[in-house]
Amino acid sequence: MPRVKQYNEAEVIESAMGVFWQNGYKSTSLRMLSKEMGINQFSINASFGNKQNLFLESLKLYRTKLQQLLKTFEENSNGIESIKNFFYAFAEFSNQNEYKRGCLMINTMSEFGLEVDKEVGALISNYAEQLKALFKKNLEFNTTKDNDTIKRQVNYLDLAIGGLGLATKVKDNAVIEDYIEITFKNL
Amino acid sequence: MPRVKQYNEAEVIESAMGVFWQNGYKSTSLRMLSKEMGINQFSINASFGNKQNLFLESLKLYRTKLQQLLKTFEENSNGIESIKNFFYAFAEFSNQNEYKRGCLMINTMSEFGLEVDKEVGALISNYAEQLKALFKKNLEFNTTKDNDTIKRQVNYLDLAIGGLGLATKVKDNAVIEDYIEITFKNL
DNA sequence: CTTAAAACTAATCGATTGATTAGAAATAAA
DNA sequence: TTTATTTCTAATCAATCGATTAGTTTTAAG
Repeated sequence: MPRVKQYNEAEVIESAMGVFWQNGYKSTSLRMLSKEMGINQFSINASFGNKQNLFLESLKLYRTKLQQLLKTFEENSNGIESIKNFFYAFAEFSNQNEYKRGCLMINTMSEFGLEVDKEVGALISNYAEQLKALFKKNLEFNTTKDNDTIKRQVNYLDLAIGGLGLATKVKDNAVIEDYIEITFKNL
Repeated sequence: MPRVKQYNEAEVIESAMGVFWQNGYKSTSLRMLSKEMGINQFSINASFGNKQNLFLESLKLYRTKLQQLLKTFEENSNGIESIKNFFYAFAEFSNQNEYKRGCLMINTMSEFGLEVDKEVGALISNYAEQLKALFKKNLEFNTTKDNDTIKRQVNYLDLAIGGLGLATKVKDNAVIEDYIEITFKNL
């Protein structure tokens, strides 16, 4: 009986993600979203509830995209060099289409700090843990390292990827390459 | 003839800096500032013009505080270990009073990216250049390094201090220590 | 066709934003 | 004490925010 939707939710959420990625949460208004998504505010509400939930859905979509990088990382886990390859892939992803938008997850961490929304924080933490597990797995290829060294190097890489995410927003590619190369000289 | 000001501009700008440091630029309203500074919006306008200029003045004050760390760094420039000491001092400064506020300059870089206000961006860039010069000076204590290596390591440290600033907002001290220690393992 | 249900458009809600105004209060020179 | 000047309080401005509403259009089942 009902009228059918004239838009595809998977498509409009893609647009929403792009706007949040570019501008952050607070600087993105529903009117900006409405314009970029091509649907009005009522339809945003009908499909996604409110701005906070639309942001959460955008983050979920962003994560599925990053998940492809993690899949490649996981399938090609042969030690330090594999981690470095992931760093380069991550930097390239954060710079796609010549935009300087950084990483949506790291941008969000920076925007909200420890006062992040519970669900958003859980999504980011979950991703971070997954990533750290892969760091650990690849570091352990060197069997001469004790557990404490592994743990510390995982922490090092965890912060390094955060710094890289920030850097992709404001630094040029040559500097970022220097950063990645030297980061892995220390391991 | 005139009535005298009932507040000290140097004192209220200190409060303003704290609010911006805690919340960022966009999330800080003039009403929050008015409350914390203990003066009303009219007086803010009378003393500092507008919100943007108040932020710029807050950043200037923040920089004078950081300048003390740089002074110690400059006076104690004996090589890699001096850079490491600065990293620890910077982390401690960003964590002062148990707050997790990060670094106001790095927070601002993250909030605005490349679309930062001209004067704000100039202030931050100027500080970054000063810092990089000190990195360079200390790296050059090792006379076996060629110029290209120095340049790359300066870039590395430039991004590393950015990552550290972000980390002080969201990570605990133990992880930050691991990060700093490994950062200087191979320079 | 008729009709019920959902999606649409466009307007608007109260709240908050940065900024400003009008008028009262305070101060020091004359 | 008078007066010119500045600061102060409190209210309010237009703009924008996220969210919602009323009313119209579209659709497919009956």
